[in-house]
Amino acid sequence: MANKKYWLIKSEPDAYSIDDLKRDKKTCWDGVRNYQARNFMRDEMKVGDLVLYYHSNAKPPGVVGLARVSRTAYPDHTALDKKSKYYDPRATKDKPIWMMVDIEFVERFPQVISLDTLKQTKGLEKMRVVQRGQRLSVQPVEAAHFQVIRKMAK
DNA sequence: GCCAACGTTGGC
DNA sequence: GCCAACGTTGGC
Repeated sequence: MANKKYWLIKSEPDAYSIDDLKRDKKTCWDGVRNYQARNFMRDEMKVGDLVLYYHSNAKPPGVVGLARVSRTAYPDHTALDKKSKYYDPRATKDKPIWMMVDIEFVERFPQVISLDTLKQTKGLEKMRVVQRGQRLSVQPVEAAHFQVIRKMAK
């Protein structure tokens, strides 16, 4: 597939871990409430794109596995659900504001590639996730960075 | 639990 | 449209 992109998505393992994804096989990536992250999902994520799964607020934080985009962006229904913690009163059916994609489980790495390891790895110095103050929960990953990490996973 | 970094909100 | 105040993220 031409122009395949690579991504990194963050999740707190207490909320939804790679093991949860493995169990469910696929999930809708709801609850993203950041415009930049939403735009990446809405405008650039394509079916088949590979996604590094990152555990934030974990011990240690790091990349724990691989997922794949299985459905392009569609409205995030949790924004319309008053009972959801992701409810956004500004969202309507016509203007849902927030979008989500579906992702499916690919693999769980045999060991976590910790943030600390990523920071120490040559070639990854420019990777977004190792930059200070980088909070985006959905971010693009350069192909070269992706390949380095994939090799490290073995 | 702390707090730096960052995004969003809202008064002006 | 500026920017201070506030809320959230996420490493430590």
